[in-house]
Amino acid sequence: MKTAIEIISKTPLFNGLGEEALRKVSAITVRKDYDKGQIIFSEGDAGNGFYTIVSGRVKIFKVAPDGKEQILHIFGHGEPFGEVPVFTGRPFPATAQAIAGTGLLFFPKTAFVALIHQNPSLALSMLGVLSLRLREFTVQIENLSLKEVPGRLSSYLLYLSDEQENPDTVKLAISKSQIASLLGTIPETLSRIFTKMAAARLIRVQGGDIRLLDRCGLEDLAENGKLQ
Amino acid sequence: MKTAIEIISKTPLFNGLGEEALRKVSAITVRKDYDKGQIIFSEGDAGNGFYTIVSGRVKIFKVAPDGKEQILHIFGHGEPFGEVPVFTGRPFPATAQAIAGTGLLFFPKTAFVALIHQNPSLALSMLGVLSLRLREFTVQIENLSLKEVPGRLSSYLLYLSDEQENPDTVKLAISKSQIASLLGTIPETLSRIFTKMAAARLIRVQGGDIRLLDRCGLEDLAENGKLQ
DNA sequence: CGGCGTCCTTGACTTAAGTCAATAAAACCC
DNA sequence: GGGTTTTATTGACTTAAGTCAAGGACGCCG
Repeated sequence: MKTAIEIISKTPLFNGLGEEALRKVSAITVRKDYDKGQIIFSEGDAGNGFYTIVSGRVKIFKVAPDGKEQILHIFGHGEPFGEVPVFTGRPFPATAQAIAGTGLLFFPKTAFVALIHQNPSLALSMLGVLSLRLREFTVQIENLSLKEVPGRLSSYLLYLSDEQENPDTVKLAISKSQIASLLGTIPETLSRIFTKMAAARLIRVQGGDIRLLDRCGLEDLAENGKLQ
Repeated sequence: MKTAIEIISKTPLFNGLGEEALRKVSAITVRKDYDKGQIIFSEGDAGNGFYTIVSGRVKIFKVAPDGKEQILHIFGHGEPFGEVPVFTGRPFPATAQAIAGTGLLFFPKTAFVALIHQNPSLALSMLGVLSLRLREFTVQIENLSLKEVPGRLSSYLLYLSDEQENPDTVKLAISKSQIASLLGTIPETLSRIFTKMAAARLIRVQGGDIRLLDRCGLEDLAENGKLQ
């Protein structure tokens, strides 16, 4: 297992910190490990620190009383999460669950806030992280409110294509029911939309591999939000 | 018109700053005024600073190609907005429009970032503001994805009741079509839901005044997301 | 290799909410 | 105050997406 300082120095949040600052940051961290399926924190819990992901994968989600889930984020290597309670003093607004065996670094609130006082560029990094996340949320709200499911799926596929730097094939890293929950729908509907989009020669579905047959068509659908 | 320092000293974002720091902050501000309906910035514009509201009211929203709007926030006195480009270097993710005659203070990016370097507690304040906004967005996503329109309207009315500190009557400060856009629906649907909720003896609608007849019923509806 | 469980798909049906259109009610403005 | 514009309501209809239920594919483990 790598040391905390090795991990931190490769985490975007701590880019631009000097050797000395990195040492101080790593000194306050606590390593925590979770099995697949384990809950890291629940909506409503008080938070006394935040986390960054060393390995594995974490989903952040809300649940309706009827059990339907809405995924807010899926985070992977290097990404921080659970910061809201650190800066608001209010409880976690959502639940975090490991969706694979996961290693985390935990940053206790008081120690981290003290570091910010000594090191304003750490604050600016964190402001950047939170601002970017606000930006992502505006996109998610736009998708939920202004686009139908085919439009949301198109955006998601194009986003994956960008992320995976592959213009014509994307691999779905999470199960289709998790994708449904991320897109604000249910597995049955998502399955039907995959079929429809394949029939419209926009994509070809082979299990978890999706070929993007008509990027322009997908972009159009993602933009306009409606099929046809 | 009040001086910038008077205004700033009453803005929550700058609470906890000393006399000296307040003077420095106020020194970098620029006063800007907008007429009702005027666009302050548009989605995609580069931002070189953020704003706080001195007087009036601003809506932040996204528009679909077909013209449907989704309101993300409605901000009033003392509230900051437009921070995302300051900390990410990316363009505005949404559009801001004055929905009344509005006076703003503008904080240029570079000067503000310099102030943060001198004054880490300003950074912590800003982190608090952004974190709170993330929290609000998770609620909005939950509402859009997991609740039907009656549930969203109930939450909204209860939220207004809290804000106005009046347990049995709320005043709608914005038009019903703006509320529709805030709740992710259209005026026709909202109008029907008002009628249904009145028929279910949950509320009584008298123009822009809503009497909350059955708080428990409303809470239940807001919680469960479904009528009946 | 075979059986079990999870995930995915498909079909028939229901329903919440959107569309289009017409009217009613407010707000606005000389 | 009357006429104009915006905003709100109501009705008839359409549609996207959810529900319920059944069957199929796939991977996993003994």
